[in-house]
This record gives sequence, C-alpha cells and structure tokens, in this order.
Amino acid sequence: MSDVSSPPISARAREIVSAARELLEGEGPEAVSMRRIAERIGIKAPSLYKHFPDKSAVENALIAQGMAELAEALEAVEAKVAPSAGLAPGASVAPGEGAVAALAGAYRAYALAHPDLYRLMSGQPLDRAAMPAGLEDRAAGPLVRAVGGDADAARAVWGFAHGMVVLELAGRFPPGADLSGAWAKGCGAFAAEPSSG
Amino acid sequence: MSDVSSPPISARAREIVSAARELLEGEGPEAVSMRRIAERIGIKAPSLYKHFPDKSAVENALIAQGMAELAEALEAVEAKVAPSAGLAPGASVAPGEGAVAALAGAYRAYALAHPDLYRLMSGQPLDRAAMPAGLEDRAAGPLVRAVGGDADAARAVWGFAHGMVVLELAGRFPPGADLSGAWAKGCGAFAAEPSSG
DNA sequence: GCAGTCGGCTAACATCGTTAGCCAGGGTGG
DNA sequence: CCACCCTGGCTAACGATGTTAGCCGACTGC
Repeated sequence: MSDVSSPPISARAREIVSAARELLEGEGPEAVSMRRIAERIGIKAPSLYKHFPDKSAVENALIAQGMAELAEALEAVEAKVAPSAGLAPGASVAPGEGAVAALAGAYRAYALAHPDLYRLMSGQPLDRAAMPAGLEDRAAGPLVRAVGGDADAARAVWGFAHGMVVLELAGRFPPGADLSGAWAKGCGAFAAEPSSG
Repeated sequence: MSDVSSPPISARAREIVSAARELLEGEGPEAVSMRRIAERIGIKAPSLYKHFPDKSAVENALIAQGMAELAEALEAVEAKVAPSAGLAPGASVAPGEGAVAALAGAYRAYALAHPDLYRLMSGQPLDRAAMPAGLEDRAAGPLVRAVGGDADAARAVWGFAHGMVVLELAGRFPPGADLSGAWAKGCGAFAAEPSSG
C-alpha cells in the first residue's frame, strides 16, 4: 500500500479523492456526493471543479486506487505461492493448481474488505483512458500466469470469482449459506481442467 | 411469456410497470424516473404514488417479471435437455453434463437480450418479501437439478455464469475477446468435476 | 342524496451534478 | 513598482431527481 495515484498531482486533488474514499467506505456510495466531499475538506462543491472535470473523474481516481491495491494483493499471493519471480516476461511455467485457489481467496478477501470500492471498480464500464497505463494488465497478470497463459481459462476463473463476490456482496445467496464450499468447488473444477482447448 | 405478475392487480399498476419496462429497455436505467413513467401513461408523477408506495416497489415488480421470464427460459431448456419431467420433487437423477452448458447458454442469452433488466434483477440485494412466493427457488431449480442437487456446485456455476454475464455487459473483457471460449472452458470445468464433496 | 374512497392534480422540499460569474491573493513581466 | 493574470476559492442558480402535502372531482355504496 505505497503511493498509488498518478494523475492527480496536486495536494488538493489527493485530498479530494481521499475524502471521497472515506465517504464511500464509511457511509456507502450514496454518501459520496460533490457537496459532501467538499464539505469534508472545508470547501464548497463548485470548487471541486477546479481540480476535477466532473464527478466521474473523482470516481476514476478511486477506481485506479482500488485496482492498484488489488493488483498488489494478487502479486503478493503470486510471490508466495510460486516464488519463481524474476523470470522473463511471458514465462508461463508450472501453474501450480493451488495458485488459482490462493488468488481467488485473495480476490474475495479484497472485495469483502472494500465492498463499495469493489462495486465501484467492477460495476460499470471501465474508462480505460482514465486509468494509469498498464494497470489493468497488471491486475490481471497473476491470474493469467496461474492458469498458464490460457486467456479463456483466465476469463472463466475471473468470471467465477467476480460473480461469487458480487452475489455475496449483494446478499444474493441464502443467509448462512456455506460459501467457502462453493468457492472450493469452483476452484477445484478449474484446477482439474486440463489446459487443452 | 404468459401472465407474469401477481401483486399489482389494477390495470393502472400494470400499465405503470410496463411503461417502466419500456423505458428501462428502450433508454436505459437513468431514463426510468417517476416523472418519465408518469408522462408515458399520460399522468403526473405524484399520481404514481396512489398505486405504488415508492419507486423501488415499481422496480421490484420489474424484477419479479424478469425473474419469472428467466425461470421460464431455464425450465424450457431443462425440459428439452432432460425430458424426465414429472418426477417426484427432489429427485436428483441423471444430471447430464450438457445440461449445465445448455442452462448457462440460456442464462447468458436472457441476460444479453435484456441487459438493463438483468442488471436491475441481479445488481442489488433482493427484497425477498416483495417477490412472489417461490419465484427465487423456481428460477434456481433447473440449475440445482442439473448439478444433481449439490448446492455448492449450483452456487459455483451460478457465480460463474453471473460473473461472466455481468463482466460482458459492463464491457470489461477486451474488445473482441472470444467469450464463447471462456464459457466453454467454464462449463467444461464444472461438468468434469465429480459430485463428491 | 349523502358519504367516502379512488385517483387525479399543483405546489413544494431537499438533494443531486453542474455552470456562470465574481473576486482575493500571489507570482511574474515590464 | 506596478500591472497583469492565473489559481482557487465563493455565491447564485439551473434542471433534474424522489417524495410529500393538500386539494378536488367523480364514482360507488348505503
């Protein structure tokens, strides 16, 4: 959790996104309004537009922050599970079947720790032009490598993890359901599948 | 696609939810406002509150409609794939590995055909008290039976399908990505998995 | 015939994102 | 040293949102 934020250079801008994040994580998405953000740092709403063109720009900064944190979390798991770091880029060796499960666990843990941020990150079309270059690929990297570079498999696992997380966050599973069982089932299914295809 | 709507009896109420649906599917979620709904049927917004307590009640009617349609679509697939209808309830025989893939395909097709309705149905906590009794179970039934009654497996497959659909609808996969490959991979993985556990 | 409910209406409130336009302060060029 | 202009505040306002209060006409049941 080091710096994590490139485009907003000014101190004020950083103050704004951190106020927005506190509101989001503290009071939910409907609390993050331009007036509330401004109030929290002691200015008035229209002044925010001197630092960001509109609200979605603030949200994009939040999204970039979340993606960077998620990428860090997944990279940490990757380093622990398959300590073959420092290879040539693109090296797809020794997936290790536990790697997928470990990454899925970290993914779920991040989403549950930051539910509203996760929903903000994943619930809408990503404005890729507003993201730091390479961020999206960096976040996807650990999983892609864990499945041996198979893009279809990576997308399927991502879909599974995202779907499970988002259904859990929305309270869609029956109350008290044993979700870890379903996660295990899913990770097991993907681990058992051969890379052919 | 027969009747599909129990609580709103009055003709006006039905008119309201159908106007809401037309707005949702025709112009997207931000178009479905109380004023626009009212305008479409020739009355003023406050009059809507003589028929529904608030906007979320209208949305719940839409959600119930969508869930019923989705349930019908899945039941149709089930009848085609495993024509052993009329068994004792709870009978879990002969899953048929293609059944999961067929159901997943129908699920995806419904979501892509009604993207905004699907997002409305699945993107928020479900107000179960506002749903017709048994609807949720009915929608879940075909998949649960297809995986032989294994709740963990059913949840995992649901998570996979929902995640894939929602990522696709949000345009999160790279443009031009071959999603059918990922779907096949996922369905294959779940089909290969034994029911032990 | 009268009462009451049903279903419209207008006016209004608070909140939202956003814009226009004004102005104080500070740094810089002449 | 003074004029300028840019930065970053501000107030006032617009149009839109969901929702409430209160009014009133018509139709229905007794």
